[in-house]
Amino acid sequence: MSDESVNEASNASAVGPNMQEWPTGRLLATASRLVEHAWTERLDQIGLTHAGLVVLHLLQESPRSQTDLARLARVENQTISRTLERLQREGFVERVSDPSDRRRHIVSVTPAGTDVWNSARTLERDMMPEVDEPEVFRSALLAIIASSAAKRWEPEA
Amino acid sequence: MSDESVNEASNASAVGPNMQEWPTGRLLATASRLVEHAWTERLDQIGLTHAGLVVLHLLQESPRSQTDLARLARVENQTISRTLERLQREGFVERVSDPSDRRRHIVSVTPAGTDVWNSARTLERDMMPEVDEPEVFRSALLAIIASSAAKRWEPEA
DNA sequence: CTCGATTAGTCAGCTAGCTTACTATTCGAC
DNA sequence: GTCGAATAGTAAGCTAGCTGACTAATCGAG
Repeated sequence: MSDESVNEASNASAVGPNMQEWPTGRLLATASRLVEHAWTERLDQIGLTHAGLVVLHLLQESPRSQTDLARLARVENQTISRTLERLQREGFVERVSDPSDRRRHIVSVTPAGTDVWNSARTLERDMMPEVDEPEVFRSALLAIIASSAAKRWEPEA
Repeated sequence: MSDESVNEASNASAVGPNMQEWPTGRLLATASRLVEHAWTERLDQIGLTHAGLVVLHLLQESPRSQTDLARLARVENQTISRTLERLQREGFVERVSDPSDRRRHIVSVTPAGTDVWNSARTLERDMMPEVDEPEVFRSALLAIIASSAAKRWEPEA
């Protein structure tokens, strides 16, 4: 009984409910995109992006090289490169080349970067909708990450 | 110089395990990206992308206008526009303008599009890692989508 | 010392989201 | 009939992932 209709009779019921039959991976992608979209609105009020937020978090602990940042954030080198370019342009991080290895750039957070991080750090939690069994949900996400990331980031376990 | 460190204080524990403390939203984004990455490898062997796969799925039922496709896929109009451009270039869909409303383009799947969909439809399920309580996990995702999408797609409930 | 392999980072080019701004068509009020 | 509002779609320009190809610096084997 699929009352999913064609062009002229496009009814309201055609919109929502079918999503319950979507494959899990597609739900995952959709949920992720929508959540990101929600805090993007907040973040760019303070000059940040989602990708930059992750980097600022990682730099709170200590300065790091770009390769380290990429590995910790689970993205590729080139992606970090551009994210840092933006953060630097905004004055949130500094890059200086490592005197002991001139291939490396040591990235550190600036005072302005620390300020903006302090404004943003709670957002990341506040903007996340609540779910019924948060621990089960988080475990599932961690399991997915572990199994999917195995081929790319395993070597440093 | 064997250490991976910048200022010799960065310990090994800084690498992997810390992810367990990541905010849930960031885990969601990371998991989503990694899963997408996994099947991207498979999909482009048959000339498809993740975005195209969703569209082909939606078109299996019946031809639709671009605005309908965008709404059903939970993306904006412009995004669908380019996705369709690619699918058309590959010969997987056709666009004809609606004779009864020449602003509209009716999008329909071609035989080649149906073929490629049949090759790909199982991938979407097979590539998804298993989780402990799939039903809880799916419910959580649906809840997140519902709450996040409210402002953008609610009007047609 | 030299030369090849490895490592850090960048550049170009692709898809996929998004926003803002635009054209073309249709509809509706007058 | 005309003119303004609403709708369908496109275009440009942004961030963010990715791959593949490149430079520069370091390491290491001979």
